[in-house]
Amino acid sequence: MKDVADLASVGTITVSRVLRTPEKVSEAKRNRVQKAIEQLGYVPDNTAGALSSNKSRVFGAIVSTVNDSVFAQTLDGLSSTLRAAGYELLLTSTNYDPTVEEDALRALLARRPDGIVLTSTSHSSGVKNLLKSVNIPIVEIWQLPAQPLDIAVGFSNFQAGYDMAHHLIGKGKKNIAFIGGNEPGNDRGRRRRDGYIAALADAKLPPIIWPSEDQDLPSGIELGAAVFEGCLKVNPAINAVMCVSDQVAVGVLCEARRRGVEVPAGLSVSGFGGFELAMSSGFDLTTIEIPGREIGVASAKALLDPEAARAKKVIDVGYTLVERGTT
Amino acid sequence: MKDVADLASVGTITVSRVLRTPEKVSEAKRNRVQKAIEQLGYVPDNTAGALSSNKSRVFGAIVSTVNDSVFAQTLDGLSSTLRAAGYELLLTSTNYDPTVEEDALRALLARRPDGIVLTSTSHSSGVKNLLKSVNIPIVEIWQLPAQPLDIAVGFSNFQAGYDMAHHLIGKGKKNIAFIGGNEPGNDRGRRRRDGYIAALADAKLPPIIWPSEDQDLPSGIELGAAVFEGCLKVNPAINAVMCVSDQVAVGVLCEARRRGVEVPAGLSVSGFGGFELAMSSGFDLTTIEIPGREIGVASAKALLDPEAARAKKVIDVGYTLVERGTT
DNA sequence: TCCCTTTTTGGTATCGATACCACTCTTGAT
DNA sequence: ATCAAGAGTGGTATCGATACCAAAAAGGGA
Repeated sequence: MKDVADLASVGTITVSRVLRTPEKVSEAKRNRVQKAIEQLGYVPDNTAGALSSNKSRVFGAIVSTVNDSVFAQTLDGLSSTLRAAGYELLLTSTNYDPTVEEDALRALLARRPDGIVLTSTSHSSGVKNLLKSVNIPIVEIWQLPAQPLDIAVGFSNFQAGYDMAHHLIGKGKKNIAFIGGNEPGNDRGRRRRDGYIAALADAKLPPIIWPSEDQDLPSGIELGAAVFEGCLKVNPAINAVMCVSDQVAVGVLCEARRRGVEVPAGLSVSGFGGFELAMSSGFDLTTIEIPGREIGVASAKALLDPEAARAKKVIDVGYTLVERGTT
Repeated sequence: MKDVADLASVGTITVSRVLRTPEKVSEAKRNRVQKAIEQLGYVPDNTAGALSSNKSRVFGAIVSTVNDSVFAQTLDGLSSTLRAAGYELLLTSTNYDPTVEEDALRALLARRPDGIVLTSTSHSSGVKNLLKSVNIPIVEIWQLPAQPLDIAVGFSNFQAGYDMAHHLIGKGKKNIAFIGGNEPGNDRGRRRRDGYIAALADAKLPPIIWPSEDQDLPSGIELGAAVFEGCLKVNPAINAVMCVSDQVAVGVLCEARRRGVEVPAGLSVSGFGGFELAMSSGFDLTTIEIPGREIGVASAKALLDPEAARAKKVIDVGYTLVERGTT
């Protein structure tokens, strides 16, 4: 930076201003400085700037997984919006292992981020203490917690589960099973299930949950395929399955086709997530679409302007029940 | 750090050593320092450390998209491996827009990363110059370039395309079409297509490419579904389609089922990528599986030990042609 | 013209860690 | 007992930017 300043015959501080607040520098000097920057191929050192100004221009994110299409959209929205504003994203994934969270957070805080995005789950007390001790915006995403730590952006899994169950009930189905949602460390599926249970209770229908907590079965598509042997065999009266995710639902649909089960006449199927496949013509799956990218964009905005976001505290981006041919 | 040093009655430098090179500090002092750290809830400031030591303990990644399941696995492998070694990952995605790359790189370099991961494509001269001027390991991933900038980790899309075409030819198919692969900014699909063309040329068969460059059609699953109207109608003799991705292949399969086309007797279908769906029992798709996570892990190792990686220059992780029921 | 306000500019201290060097204290060999 | 080698420890300068303050230049009204 000194070299640039010398070449442009200005003070170092003027160079700094050209980069951060160009409107405060006269046009003549600004041009001279910019030419010098280009000529020398100068790339400013943000680590020094961060130390000096106490602003790192970096945000941290701790997510369960990047390996999920709707989740990836959130990251994409987050990262694009932040980058447009001159910030970067420091990404860590926990792979649904809650014990990793505190370590990851500690490592993140060492980089002095200007804010943090977390997938909201129950956090350990160590995590909560760490978050309380720093004075930066914290955004919890996806599940809207009852007691947000700071700011929350997401939607209600419970309500979504309730709505979908209500939809199936409205179609005249009386024997509706809920498939999946008991993976450890992922309580979002569990909330959808709770919504389902509540809706069935309101309609005075008995809930059927499969598989039970202690059954060890594959997840995703394979779980859906296993429904016919595992769930429908025990309970042949079932005429609707509400799946915890689109992947599971697709598994059910594939197997239904193979077995010649008519959908939705013989069996209604619903999914959750807005997985690309579910939207395609081939499956025509009724599902709940989550605005994944919007969650990312809204979180980024909350990080960039925490005061405005804190006024709302909880930003509900909602979801859309998309009715298609499988129900 | 001063507070911790005072509480433990040691110099600040000893605190630093407890964190970075604990084996160089006597056990008594180390314990005292650690207790003080805990008591004060001290979280070291890495930005200061980075400035002073010229090591940021951060790696940068510029990828085309995070929104792809195999890609996400790579990021996951990368991030987990790096975090285990005490490093973090600064992530930027370009959304396949090459003009974004230089800006993103400049922003990344301002954070003084200890290394950079790029998806390998043709880079602009600005990008090349920037990369040349810094003296850190550069890892290009996925496509293995003819002229690696520094280190490359990936596999040959050309060879994979060649192998799959060869496999279809071996099944006795004579009219094999290649579907997709002409999205702008993504030349990986194009290389697979080139491999296909080479294999057909070797077998003295005419290549059929659909859609052509100037046709504007949806990508992914929808493209697969459109094959029957667009490609097979024009060219009814086609008895095998080699798809640029598993998504496209799944689209073809869904539509084939609906139309009652027999697979593979009437039409062979192959995919590419190892997308979760393709591996499930429902589709039974012949595909090329890419060890996505392994690419990430290998890249991380290359970043952490660039000397060893530079000895090899190019690390080919290979791929696996998985033959299933659709061919 | 002069004085006052506003804009533009530069000098210096500072952020919080680590590098480098110098020093003390062991330990073991002669 | 003496010395050398090595381990353990601390003081101070330093990394490269920005904050803060002061000073200079430019404009504007009387």
